[in-house]
This record gives sequence, C-alpha cells and structure tokens, in this order.
Amino acid sequence: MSDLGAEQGAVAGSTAHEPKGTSPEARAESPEHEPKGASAGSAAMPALPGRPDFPAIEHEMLARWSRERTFERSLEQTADGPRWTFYEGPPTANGMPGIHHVEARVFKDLFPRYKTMRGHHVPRKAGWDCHGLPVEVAVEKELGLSGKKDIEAYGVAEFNARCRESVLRHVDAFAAITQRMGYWTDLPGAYRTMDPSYVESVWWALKTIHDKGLLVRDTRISPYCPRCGTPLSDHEMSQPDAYREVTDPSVTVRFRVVSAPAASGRHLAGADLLVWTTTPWTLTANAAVAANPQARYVIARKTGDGDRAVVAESLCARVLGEGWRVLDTIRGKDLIGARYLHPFGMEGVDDPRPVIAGTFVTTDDGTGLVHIAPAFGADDMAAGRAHGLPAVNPVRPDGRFGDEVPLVGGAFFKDADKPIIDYLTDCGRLFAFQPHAHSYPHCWRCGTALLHCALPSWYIRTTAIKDQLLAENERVRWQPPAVARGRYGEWLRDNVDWALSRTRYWGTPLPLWECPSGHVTCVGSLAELGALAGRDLSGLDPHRPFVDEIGIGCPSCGAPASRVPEVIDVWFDSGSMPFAQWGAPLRGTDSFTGAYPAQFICEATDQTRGWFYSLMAVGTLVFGRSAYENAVCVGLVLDADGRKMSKHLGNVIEPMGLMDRHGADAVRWFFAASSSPWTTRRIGPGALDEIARKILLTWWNTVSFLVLHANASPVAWTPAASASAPDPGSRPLLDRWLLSQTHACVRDVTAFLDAFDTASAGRRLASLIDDVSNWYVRGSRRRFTGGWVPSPPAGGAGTDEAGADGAGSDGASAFATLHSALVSLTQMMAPFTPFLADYLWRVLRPVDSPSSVHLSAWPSWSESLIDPALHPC
RNA sequence: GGGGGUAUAGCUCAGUCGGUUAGAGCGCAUCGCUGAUAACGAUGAGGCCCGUGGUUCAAGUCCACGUACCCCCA
Repeated sequence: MSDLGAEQGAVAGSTAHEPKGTSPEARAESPEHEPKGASAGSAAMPALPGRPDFPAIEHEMLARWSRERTFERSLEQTADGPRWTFYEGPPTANGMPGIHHVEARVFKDLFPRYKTMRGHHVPRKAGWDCHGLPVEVAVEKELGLSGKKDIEAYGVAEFNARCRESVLRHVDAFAAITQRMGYWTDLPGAYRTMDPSYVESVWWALKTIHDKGLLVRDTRISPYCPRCGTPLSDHEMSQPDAYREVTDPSVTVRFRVVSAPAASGRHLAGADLLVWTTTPWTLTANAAVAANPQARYVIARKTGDGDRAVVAESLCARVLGEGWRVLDTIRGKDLIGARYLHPFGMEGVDDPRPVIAGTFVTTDDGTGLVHIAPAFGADDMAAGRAHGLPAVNPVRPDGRFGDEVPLVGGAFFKDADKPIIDYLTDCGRLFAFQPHAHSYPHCWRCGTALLHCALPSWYIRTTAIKDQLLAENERVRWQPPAVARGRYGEWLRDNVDWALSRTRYWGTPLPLWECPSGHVTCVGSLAELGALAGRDLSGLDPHRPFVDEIGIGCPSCGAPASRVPEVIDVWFDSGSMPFAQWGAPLRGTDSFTGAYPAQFICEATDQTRGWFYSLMAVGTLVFGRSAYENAVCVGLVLDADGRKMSKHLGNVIEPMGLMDRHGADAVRWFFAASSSPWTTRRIGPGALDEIARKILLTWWNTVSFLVLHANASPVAWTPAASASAPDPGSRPLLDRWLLSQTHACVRDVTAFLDAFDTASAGRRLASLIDDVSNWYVRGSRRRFTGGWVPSPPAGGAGTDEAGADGAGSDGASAFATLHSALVSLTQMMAPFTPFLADYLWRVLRPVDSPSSVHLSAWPSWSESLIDPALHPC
C-alpha cells in the first residue's frame, strides 16, 4: 500500500530517495500541481530524507533564495504595506567579523522578517563605517609611520588613499558571514560613510547644528592622545580598554610658604604646604595650591628638627604619622592668600604662587591641599580662570616637554616623573613617595597614556539639549528596560558637550571656513562650497587634502577664508546614518521620507554610549527627535567556560566554522531564544548540539512523521485534503487540544515578538514543539497508521460528524490537525530559523500558499479554538 | 569613588500580580521502547532560592543593609 503512494510521488517528480533536501523543489516549481479535491491520483507530499544535514540544507536554501529572489520578492510584495524602519549600525570592516557580530545580526534579521510576515514593508540597507582613527592607526602601522609628522611627510593625499583602500579590506568576510547566517539585507546597496554623498549629508547636519548656535569653539581640558595627536571624545573614553590599571608614583611634595596672611597666625610663614599628586610631571605647570576654605588645617612641627608642615586636620595622622606636634589649627580660609615658592622655582627669581580657595577640595584623601595646574585638569582650569592664573602648558603636541623646560626638556610626559622625583629628593622637597595603583586613561586605539590638557577644540553643545535628550530617552522602549534609566539614562544625566573635532586626516572634514578676522562660515554642501568658491565643485572629493585646498571669500568681510584643519569624530558619521545613508536631504529624500525615526535598532551593550548615543544625539540635534523608538541591547558573548574571547587565550570562536558545523539555524536559535539576550552568554558546541536535537530535529521528525504516513495512506493525504476534514470544533479531544495549544502559542508568540522579547517567544515555541512531538504524535500514532479515506465529493462539504465514517473521518481529522499545527509552527519559526523553516514549508505548504514561508503571512489565531479547559496550566 | 547587572539542583537557566508541595533541560541512576532512531519515553536521587534584618495572614518574588562575581564609568 505504501508502494502506491511512493510511486505516485515519483510520477509527480519527487521521490523519497533523492539526495537530501532536493525534493521540495518540485513543489516550488509546479505550484499548480495540487489537486483541488482529494481525487484519485493525487500527488504525494514530498518526502524528507531520513537524516537531515542541516548545514547542507542551509546552503541549498541560500542558493534557492538567491535563485528565486526571495528577499527581493518579500520587499516587492509588501511595497504597499505600512513602513517599518530598521537601521543598520555600520560595522567597521577594518577587522574580521567575530561571533559577537553574528549575535546582534540575529536580532537585526529576526524582527524585520517577523514584521515582513505581518505585512510591513521593511527595507534593509547594509552599511560600512569607513572613517576614523582605527583605520589611520592600522595604515600607520602598515606603512611604518609613527605620528603626525611622519604622515605629513608621507603625504596626506597618499595616506588617505591608503586608508580608503584598507577600510573595506574585510567587507567580503562580513558579506560572507552576513549571507551565511541568513541575514537579509541589501549588501550591494550598502552605504559607506566615506562616500561623497554621505559626507555631504553630514555637512548638512553640521550646518543645521551650527545655524542653531550649537557648534562652537572652546578651550577646554580634554583627554589628548599625544601619539595620535588628537583629543578624544567622551564616547572614545567610554570604549573598553580606555582605563587600565597602572602603578604611578604618588608623591607628597613640600611647597615652602614665603609669605602668609595675618589671619593665619605666626606659624605659617616658612612652613611647608604638603601637596599630594599622582602625576609628578604636572608639577612643572603648577600655578597655585587650592585649599578648602571650610576645612580645618593644622600646622605641625616635627620633633627633633624645625620642619613645619601644613595638612588638613582630618588627614594629619595619616599623612604625618608619628613624631609631630601640632603648633596651630587654622581654617582653610585663613590659608587663602598665602604665597609659596614653586617647587622648581628659585628664590628671588620666580614669583611666589598663591594659595587659592577651592570648594572642590576634599579632605578624604591626599593632604587637603591640591596642586593646581590649569593646563592639566578641569577643576584646575576653572580655578585658574577664576583667579586669573596663566594656563601654561609646557608639553608639546607630541607629548614631549619643550626643550627649554628645565629638568625634563625633551622628555615624554610620562617619562618625566622620575627625573622630577630625583630632583625633589635631592633638594629635600620630597616629603613622601609611594607607588600608587589606580586606573589611568589610555588611547582606546593605540594604548598610549593620555594627558588631560587645555586644547582649543570644536564642540557640539549637547548640554543645551540635555533635557530634550532625556525626554527623548523616555520615549524609547529599551530591551532590557533597565537600560533606559540605568546604564544609559544615568549616563545621559551627566551629559557633557560633544568634543567633535579631531586633528587628524581620514575623516569627514569639519566644513568650517575661517577668515583672518575670525568669521566662521559653515558650509552645508558641495554646491554651497562651489558657490562660495566661485567654481563648480560638484565632483570634488570632500576629503583632506583636496577640500583643504578650496579657499572661499568670507561672506562677512570678503577676506580670503580657509578651512579649519580638523576632521570630525567618526561617531558623528554613524549617528548621521538615518539620513546620510540616502544622502538626504540633498538627495535620496524619497527613501528617507517616512523612514524616520526607526522603529527598531539593535546593538551590543558596548554601544550604549557609542552608537545608541550618537544616533539619539544627532537625531535630536537635527530633527528634534530621537532616531529610534525601540532599542534592543544584547549582551556579551563568552566562551563555554565563561571567559571573554580573546586572541591571547586562543578561545575565539570563528563564526563561519561554527555555522558550518552546527548550522546557522542552531546559532540563531541560541542567540535569540535560548536565554535572555541581554545577559552574557556562553557559547559552545554542547549548547548548539542540544538545540539541534531538542528543537530542530524534533520539529523535523514530526514533519517527517506526517509525510511518512500521508504518503503511506491508501489514498495519499495532501494538504488539499484538509478542506474535507471535519470542522475543527467537532474533531476528537486530542485534536482540539493541539489546535488550542497551537492557537494559544500563535497568540503568545505574537505578543512576545511585538514586545521584542525573543527569549519568551522561543520558550513558547519550544513547548509547542514538545506538545506536538511528545504528546500529540505519541498519542495519535494509530490514527495515522490507518491512513484516511476521502469523503465522497458529492454535494455538501462532506464534513460528516465524527463517528459517521469511523476510521476515515478520524484519520482526516488527525492529518488535518497535525498539518495545521505544523504549518503554524513552521511559520512562527521562520524569523528564528529561516533555513529549516523554509525547507519544511515547501513540504508542508497549504494549497495556494506562497512558495516560501518568508513570503507567507504570519499565522492568525482564533480565540474560539483556544479552550483553557483543555490546557489549564 | 559612582552607575548598572547577576546570585534558584552538580552544570545552564525559567519562575508572570507576593499565594498550595520551587520548575525545565543537560548530566547522573534505574527501567522501558526500537516504524520519529544524530533518537525517544517513564521513574528516581539531587535545593540554606547568596547572607542578615524588615513589610505581610503569606516572601524565591517586595524593602533595607551586607557578601560574592560581572559589566560600564570616574
């Protein structure tokens, strides 16, 4: 009897013994072969190979999607649907893709697929982040250059050409991983942040911000990398590895008081102010000592000699130790106005320095007396400005002291500590020395120790829109929700102005032209620049050095104006992608209109202060509105032992190999559904094998069971026969139970995905797979082995009541019920495991349904079929 | 120093609004099945729900403090 079915199947072009994975093909190519009724000679369902090879199936599906243009068709058929916008945060293709890239991309693909099945139009455009210091550093290494002098000697044009060439070096690897994992996105149409149209859009945004008066030049204390020769932004400081544990010499230094105000009593003059610092090299720029006017200080004498020292009362014991006798206790405000000799100063040659009031001075640690170097600290600079102190910076832009500086001339700033300490020791100015372990900022890219120094720089005054940013953040739906007020919200509350400019080469040039009178003109496009320059510049490469060569007449005074030398922070590039990816608003407005803000973005937690911020900040600055409504923030990926993956440990998991071994579907399910996406996850072969067994194989086997018995039935059962099965409400109890479970699952999974909760959706789907396999199939096996008997095609629907036709009707119910459940299950699995879902869909697909599950409509559910009494738990 | 997260079985993790005897998978033990077989099923052992205090008729769940680990920041 089963032979008959198999032969009929062979006639229709699909046999049970073709190489695995090819048999559903026949259905896709002859969608009309379905018989309308269950008449004799109906074609069998395509049989499944006994042992699925998931990676092989995936490769087959990739070929089919490409051949059938499935992604393109999914966009075409939803063209009139409501727009649902997703933004791809551009990765830097300067390095190889890792498993963490796959993680975020699972979510970037899952929700667009889901929304597409819900009827939304979800265009997806890939993108590449091209500019920035990482690229420059890599090229510098390749060329054996070190520092800006070398680059300028090499030639900026040639250097930038090398950057342009190197930045897309690993695009192919990213494209391969993207395709292999089934991430549907427009790769050929990818935006590149270095394209002239992209740069022009960024210029437009900067001009918009400039016109609002929010793009300003200021001198501030900034973290500065002397190797890269540029200040670093707040986001760059927020990168991993920026702060590293180092041991620095902490010194307590004596500053001899040479004149004391009357209020301080008779013991201050000639005493030593004890000042503590962990950066001895900044003593070269000492301009004052700050004391807290509210605090109490003691003047103490060491027994045995005449040394007198001044220190905060509460720190007296800790700093001085034994053997000191307190001569006097005075208030901080009585210290103000005293003068002391600079530690390197010479009596009679150098002016004494003042003691000033500083409310920021604490008496919790140190000595309660703070060394002030206005060029090297934020508090220092503010205090210096308030007291009219000079901000002397003896360190040159390359991080070395000027040759004229005594003691340390020519030395790199961090190397200056030792000679200074030696000198202080020799002349008896060193009170105490102790190695001090603390975290110190380093350049996130090149690892050089940073210095905080006063630099003229261009800023975006984000503090002016801070309240608006906070309000926009309130509107964003974060997953996990705690990010909104926690990690991101708390940080946003401490917002500081965006240090925008970089004195570098490979980046979007700051479109500001300045004349000798200091009039600044912001240019918003090449056309505008051409008009100002008086010639056609539409073909100009808007990068250095070409754009530097363009001079304009100052619109204010007519004097020749030239471009300021800086380029901008790359984070501004990526934050501009909602419009710049289309070149909008200068061009591409058709694509941009209606695509702002995005309904959904997703990145890993390390982007909280990176792209999540730059995107929100640029959007709020330019459009007054955050660029996204929903943000999913996924966690770190660790190895199976919970260790961070690193080249050092040799535990880096290479994504391509992982997918070729276990299948992309298993990897996708792992990230999306097997645990909370925002917790750190440990990935390893064990977890993926379990997914293949418990989820994919179980699902496969239930489909295989259905097909086996459908084809073995005396009259082959096909999906068309569902029409002649009894009405769902009048089927046997177990059938009604499975339909109830299935419809409840559709309802729940829909709600979970609408809430961007893939983990809960995944748990629900796993339980449905278990219900189908271990309860329904197990309990109904005999009903399938008996096959089914079609109702007479005569008048009426032929849906006689249960029992009227005995085994025939019961078999019809069973087949239709299992088929219906598997169809819904397969559709719900489609966003999670798109390969196997589509493969099984082509076996299961109902009459007149699309050839791909990804072109099918998300299943609906019927409340009337959900009976809580059937599954109270 | 600040912000955030996590802590439940040997391991990985669920646990909804505070509500009966705290669950699942893996692993382990015993048994069964061999027409879903890269399996599968049944049964069993295995818990100071991190600690202390509080709120409550009732706390794994809420509150406070503490401990440990992780992340981010200064």
